[in-house]
Amino acid sequence: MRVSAKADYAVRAAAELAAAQKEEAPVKGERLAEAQDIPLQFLEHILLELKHHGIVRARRGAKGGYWLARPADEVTVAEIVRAVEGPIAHVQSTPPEDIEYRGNAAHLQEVWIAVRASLRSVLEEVTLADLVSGELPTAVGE
Amino acid sequence: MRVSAKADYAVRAAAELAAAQKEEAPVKGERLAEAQDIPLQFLEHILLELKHHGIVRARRGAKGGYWLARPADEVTVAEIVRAVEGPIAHVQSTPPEDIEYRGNAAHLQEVWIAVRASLRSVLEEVTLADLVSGELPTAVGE
DNA sequence: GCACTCCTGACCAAGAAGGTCAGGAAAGTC
DNA sequence: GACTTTCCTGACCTTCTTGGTCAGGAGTGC
Repeated sequence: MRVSAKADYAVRAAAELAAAQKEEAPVKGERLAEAQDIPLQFLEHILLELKHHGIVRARRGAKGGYWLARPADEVTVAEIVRAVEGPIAHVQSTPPEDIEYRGNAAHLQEVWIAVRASLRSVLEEVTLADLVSGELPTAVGE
Repeated sequence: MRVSAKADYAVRAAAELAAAQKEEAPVKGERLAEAQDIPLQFLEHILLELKHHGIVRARRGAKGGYWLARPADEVTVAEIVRAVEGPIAHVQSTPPEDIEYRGNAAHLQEVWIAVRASLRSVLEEVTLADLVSGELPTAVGE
């Protein structure tokens, strides 16, 4: 029920990439690390995971760096969290709909499913573009 | 962003206690463990934590056992999760309002706070009485 | 050929997760 | 008072996760 450093770092780095999207040039890992105060080598691993999940692209060498694979308003925070932390709101590492509850706890399944739905209602709605502009969806405001 | 076995077990055991609240006698740990298929010795540790948080009471000896410290409709799932897992939706082990975000991630704080709020909107609303009866609050339904 | 930057895997220390084990301390029973 | 029952507590254990670091390899551009 907590947000890991990795997920936090990933979203922060992605926000920087979103903001840099208008410039045509890729952003170096080192610049991302400095902008968000993240250990560089750790960040590189995170960016690699984001790349494997098709969220980020990269090029090596001089003039190399990272950039978003899609427009910032098409990438949600949920995607990024899932890329580095795995599925959201699993119970004992299995999805809540696969668990069989007995006795007086029978309805607990519905509660965990509701938990997941409520998390999604925030994370799936906020895009990187929203995050950078600060104009979060109204549903998130309350 | 996941629910631990401990939290799941704790809520399930508490649901059994809620259902047994009409009987005046305490419920033995062994009966709880069997009803919910939880390893007994592990469950005892969990029940002890719930006791320390004032959610459960216990008596030793023959005729001993556990019972809820308060009526089932005054105990929320959030309380139980917090008792065994600690604060809900912390980021890197600190509350989201204490983190300072820089640069283009400045508004990320609001997102994490919204995440916590949405979790609470489910967990704080569902009581053990709701859970046992299966009549979850309407806000949880969607 | 060289510098630059990403890519990858190995490693590592500390802590959490998910338990088990052994014994002690209250409460009730005979 | 002895005995049983049940909770109480701390120590321990194995495996996995977290949050990194280190060293080197592989593209890319000049």
